[in-house]
Amino acid sequence: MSSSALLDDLRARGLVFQIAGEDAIAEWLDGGSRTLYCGFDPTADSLHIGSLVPLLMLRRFQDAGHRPLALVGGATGLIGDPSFKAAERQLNTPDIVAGWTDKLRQQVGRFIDLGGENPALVVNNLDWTQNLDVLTFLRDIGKHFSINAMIQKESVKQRIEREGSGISFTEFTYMILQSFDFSELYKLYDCGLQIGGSDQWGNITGGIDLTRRMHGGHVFGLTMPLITKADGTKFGKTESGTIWLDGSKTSPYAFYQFWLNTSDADVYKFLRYFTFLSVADIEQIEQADAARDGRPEGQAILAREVTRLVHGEEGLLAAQRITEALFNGDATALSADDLEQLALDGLPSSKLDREAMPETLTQLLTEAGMAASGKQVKDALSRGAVLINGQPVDAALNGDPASCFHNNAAVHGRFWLVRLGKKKYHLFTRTAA
RNA sequence: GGAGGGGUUCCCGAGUGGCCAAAGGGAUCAGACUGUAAAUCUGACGCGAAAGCUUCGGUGGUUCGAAUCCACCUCCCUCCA
Repeated sequence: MSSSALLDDLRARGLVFQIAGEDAIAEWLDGGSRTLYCGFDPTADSLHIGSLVPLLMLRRFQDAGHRPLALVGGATGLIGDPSFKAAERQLNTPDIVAGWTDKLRQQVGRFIDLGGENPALVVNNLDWTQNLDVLTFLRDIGKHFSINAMIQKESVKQRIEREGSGISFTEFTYMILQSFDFSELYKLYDCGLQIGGSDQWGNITGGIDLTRRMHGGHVFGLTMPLITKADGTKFGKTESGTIWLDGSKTSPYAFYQFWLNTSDADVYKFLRYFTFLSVADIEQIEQADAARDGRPEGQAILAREVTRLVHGEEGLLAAQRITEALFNGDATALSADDLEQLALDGLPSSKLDREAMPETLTQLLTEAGMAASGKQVKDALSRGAVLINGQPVDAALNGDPASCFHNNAAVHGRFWLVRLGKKKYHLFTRTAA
């Protein structure tokens, strides 16, 4: 793919929010295999889907023949990025951040090709930051930054201006650290482009300025739009919390379901953002869906593509197996092996000891994680929204869970598939007793 | 160090002695309608099956009774030094 084609494609996908050095970037990219980077700070032990767009962006550049560097912020993660954050953040201990950095290092490496002709690299900014002494930092780097300019940055403005908030020197310095990353990567790897979310604009332009001042280099910046949903609620969160990329934190099944539940108003946009399907193909899907009566196909395609990207073919199959069984078939008709497989595939499940049952059904289901509180279960019960093996549970039986989980009612004598509401399932398996 | 302002249930934000488990909005959950979509409508929304129990930065105090008053402590913000 030629570079102008790459840029055109990115624009067509809506992935380009702002470009620093716009008039020269196409020419620069056309000049050969270029090096670019994107940073990921360790703020948890896994990235979440908010980082997916930049990760895939690195891949898009790599596929076009360029060399991506994925930077894990072993150093910046110790400081905390204040950009557009409402409040000062709690610092994590160095050993925790180091542990998270290792995890991200592995995770990030899966989305880019670390081998091949233009192998990607994972770098850690702690490598060039940890031995930097304060005086050198202040004299050689800090001298290039104007406080007047820094406090003008939109990303920290509200923290500076808004009554009731504030910003520590530590967080304020974050921008300098990130800028230094860019200039170091320019020096070490001839890295000429930094990409990031639109909230990173201030940090990126800071790096561009510093690279010019320290090394006379002309480098570029590109930001991606903030991902928004048509209904205005926050992208990437559900009732059960953040959607993580780590399969042990968000199962492939839950991950798949998340995408499957995308609203019509967002699905084609997300296909452009989160998949490698061509824009033309996506438009075709959209047209076909528009012409069709009833349920569109976009969500299923989105869920399939993204789950495969993140969890591989195997994870996708597991997710589809569960989805198929729960939503498109009669789950109680499944064989014992199938049910066991579903639990292995990531369907929420737990053991049920009929000898040691809690006093109420609400307790039992809350403990199993099906609801946040007994009140919610009670509400669902009263509306007939709790089904055990397909049979609605009478709210009056709340005090008698043993009769709800009757051996006779168990599938294959030992399985109870509980459904709460339209979408939440949990498989209980009788303890071998 | 001085002066002033503030810390309310997930978030924003009312509440300034009883009528407060605490307005309103958002988020979230459940139901109806649908397509595991959106919009809309309904119900729930501190915990508990219930009796009841625990909340309004912390600790003590005043009072029959405090989120509301007093003292001290703590954290945050603004201005001054």
